Amino acid sequence: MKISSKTHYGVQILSFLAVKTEPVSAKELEKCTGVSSKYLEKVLKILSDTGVVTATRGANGGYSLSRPAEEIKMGEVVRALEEDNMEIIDCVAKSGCCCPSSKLWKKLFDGINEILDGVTLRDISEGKV
Amino acid sequence: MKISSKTHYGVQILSFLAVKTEPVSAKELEKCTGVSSKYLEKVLKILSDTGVVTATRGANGGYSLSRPAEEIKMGEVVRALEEDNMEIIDCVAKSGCCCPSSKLWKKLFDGINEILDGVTLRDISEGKV
DNA sequence: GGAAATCCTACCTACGGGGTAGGAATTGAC
DNA sequence: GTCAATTCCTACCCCGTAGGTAGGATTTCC
Repeated sequence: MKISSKTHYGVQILSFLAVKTEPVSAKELEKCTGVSSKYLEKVLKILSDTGVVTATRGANGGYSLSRPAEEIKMGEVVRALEEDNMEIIDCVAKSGCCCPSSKLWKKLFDGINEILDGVTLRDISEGKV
Repeated sequence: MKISSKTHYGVQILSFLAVKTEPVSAKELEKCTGVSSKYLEKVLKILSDTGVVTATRGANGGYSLSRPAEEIKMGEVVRALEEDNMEIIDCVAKSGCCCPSSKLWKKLFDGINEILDGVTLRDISEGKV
């Protein structure tokens, strides 16, 4: 029950991109966040694969949002960055087992996704959430 | 964003205790769960320190609920078992920093706690949740 | 062609979750 | 009072993985 720093960085980066129109390079993002550009590249690759961010290679390239910020749900972002850690607890996911607690975990993760899907990147970049 | 197996075991154990009146030993719990009694002891110690479970030492001892199951909120249980991993992301908790995403994490963890506090052990042991 | 960027692959390291082991302290039963 | 059953305490180990680094291959603009 913890947010990974990868996810944390990811959201920071996105809220930065949300106020830019031109592509921003990993090096520039390193300056604002203090996180090494090499590591940010990894985070950005995930966001790019998910389709949240568009990467432009070559000179004058960088990263920019693929969609307007109000169309980017944080659920999509967090699920991508947390990779397979947003699944219900393993026993349920894998074996379909139905231990006494499985309903609780399902309810919990449904709730988490609902919360995150109710917030857009615009909400964050405007400080609303 | 994952439930630890400690928490998972903890809830399983509790829902077992919820239908027992006499104290149940760690060895017996090992039989039902398949988890080593030594490890369960650790889990049970946490639950006992939290005041959810009462431990009785000596012969015929074991563990039993300290309160009726309907008075045990799952939030209390999960927060205890996940220890300090239920806090908002570190930067906020420690330095009181206020990065663009901090409100999101606060909203998220508030929501998680609200969900968990809305479910009692009785709900689980009766299969309602 | 060269500079500026992303992409790809590989590697390293520290930490904590998960688990084991052994014995000390407590308690009920006979 | 002794014995067996239990929890409590301390220490230790293993290992997966989050987090980060490094170096070069590839793409693109000027």
